[in-house]
Amino acid sequence: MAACLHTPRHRLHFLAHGVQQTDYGGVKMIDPKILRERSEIIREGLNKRGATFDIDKLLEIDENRRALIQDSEKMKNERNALSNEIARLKKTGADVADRVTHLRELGRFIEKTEQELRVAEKEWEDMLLVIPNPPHETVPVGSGDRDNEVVKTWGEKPAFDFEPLPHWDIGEKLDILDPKRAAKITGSRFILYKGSGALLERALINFMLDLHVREHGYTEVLPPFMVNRETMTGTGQLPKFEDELFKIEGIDYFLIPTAEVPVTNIHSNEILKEDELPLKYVAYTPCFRKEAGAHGKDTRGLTRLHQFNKVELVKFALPDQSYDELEGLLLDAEDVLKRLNIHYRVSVLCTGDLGFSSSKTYDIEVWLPGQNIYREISSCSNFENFQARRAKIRYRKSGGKIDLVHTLNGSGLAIGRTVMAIIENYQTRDGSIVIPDALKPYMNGLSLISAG
RNA sequence: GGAGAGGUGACCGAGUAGGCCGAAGGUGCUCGCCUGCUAAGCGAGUGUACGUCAAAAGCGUACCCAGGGUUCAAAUCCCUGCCUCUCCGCCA
Repeated sequence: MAACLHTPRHRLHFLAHGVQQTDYGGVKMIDPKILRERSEIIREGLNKRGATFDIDKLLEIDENRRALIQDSEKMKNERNALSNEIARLKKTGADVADRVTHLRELGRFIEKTEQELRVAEKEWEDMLLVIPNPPHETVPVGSGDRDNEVVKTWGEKPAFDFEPLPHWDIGEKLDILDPKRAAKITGSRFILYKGSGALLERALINFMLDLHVREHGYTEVLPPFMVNRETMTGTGQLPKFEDELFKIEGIDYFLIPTAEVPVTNIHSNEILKEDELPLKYVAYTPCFRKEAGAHGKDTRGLTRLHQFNKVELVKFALPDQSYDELEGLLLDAEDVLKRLNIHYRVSVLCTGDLGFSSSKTYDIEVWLPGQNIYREISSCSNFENFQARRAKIRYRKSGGKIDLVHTLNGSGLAIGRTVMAIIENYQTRDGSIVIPDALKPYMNGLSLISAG
C-alpha cells in the first residue's frame, strides 16, 4: 500500500510488468489559495451547478497538510545546517560522531513526517481534482438543458414540397451509409461510409481545415490519437470520467474523446511568451467515446457513435482577452455552417448543463429537417485557467511575472453531424443530395449524389 | 527486437575519489551607461514551485529526465522506468 503513496512527481511510471502506478503530482484544478481564502467563490460555483462537495473537509485536510509541511521543513533545515557543520568539523579533524548520531535520529523523524505528508497530500489532490470549474458570471443559472438560452439564430428552415426524410433513410437508399456492415465489423454505434458518402466526409474535413487555416488564422496540427494519463488529467477528463473513455490494454494510454485533449496539452508544462498569445490551433482527429449511459438513445444514423471525426479549434489566450476570444472562436465555427448555408441557432449553456471543466459554453445547434429537431454540432468553451492549472500552461508577462493562460476550444465542426445536416437539408424529392457550392471544389466535380 | 552512447537552467556547456553546487563559463534576454545612426563597448540583473507573511522584501524547503535506494549529507554512488542519438534486424 505504501508504494501507492510515494511522493507525487508528475508523469506516469510503468512498473516492470506493464501495470502502472499513477499520480497527479502537483496537479490541481481549483486555485488552492482561492479555496483557502475565499472559499465562498467555490461554494457558489458548486451550488449553481447543483453539485455537492465537502469543502470543509478539504479545508481541514489542507490545514493539516500545511502544518506537516512546516514541521518537516523545519527539521530539514536543521539537518542541512548540521550536515554543513559536520563537513566543516571533519576538515579540522574534530570528532563528529555524536552529531551524526543525532542526525540519524532526526532523519527518522523526517521520514515519518513525510510519510504522513504524502498521505495528506494525496488525499488533498484527489479531492481538488474532482471539483468542477465555477461558471462565469454571465452564465444563466439553471438545472438542465431546458434552461439553456438561445442567443442567436442564423438562416431559416428550408421549405420542402415533400416530407423530408431523416439522413439514415436517405443514406441507406443511396448506399453511402452502411450501419449494418459496420455493426458486423465492430458493433453498434459504428458507421461504414461508402462511395460518395466517404468522399463527402473527407471533403468536409479538408474544407474545414482549409477555412480555419487560410481565413481564420489557425495553425494546423495532427496530434496522436491516443494519450497518456497525465495528458487526460490535464484537460479534465480524468480522474472523474474514466468510464467515458476507451482504455488501451496493457499500457496506460487512452483513445482521445476529442482533439482538445492532445492539442491543449501541446503546451503543458511550458511557459509561453506573452507576445505569442493568442495561439490558435486547428486539428482533425477521430474521436472515441463510450457513450456510457446513452443506451437506447440516438441509435440510428450518424448522431451518436463510438467513433466519429471532428475538426477542432483550440486557443491559448491572455486571461483578460479570453472572453473576446471565445466570441471569435464561436464565429469561426459558425462560419462553417454559414458557408454551407445551413440554418442553425446558438445557445449559451446554463450552469446545470455546463461541462465539468468549462466556465462558459456556447452550443451551436444545426437544423435537421428530416428529424424536425435542432442538434448540437459544435460546443465552444472557455475554460479560463482551469485546464491551464492542471496542465501547467503558463506565460510570462512583460514585467517578468508568470501567470496561467486561459484555454478555449470548440468544434469547428463535428464532421459526421455536418454530413447528417447536409443530407437532410440538401435532400431532394427524388432522394438525391445536392452538394453545397462551398463544398464542390472538394468533391472531385460532383454536384449531386443521386441513386443508382 | 539486439548492441552501444547520452539526458544539467531560454540555449550551449563545465561539473566523478559524495559536502562550501541552484549549480562555473559562454550565448541570449532585461535595465542602465556610452559612441551623432549602425556595429562594437561598459556595468548590473536574469529558473520554477511550495511554505511563511495582510502584501512586498526577506527567510525556509524542494527541484540538475522521473521514481526509489545508500548516506549525517547526492547533480555526483546503486536500482528501476521514460526519452533521445548511433549501428544491426524488422516493418508501413
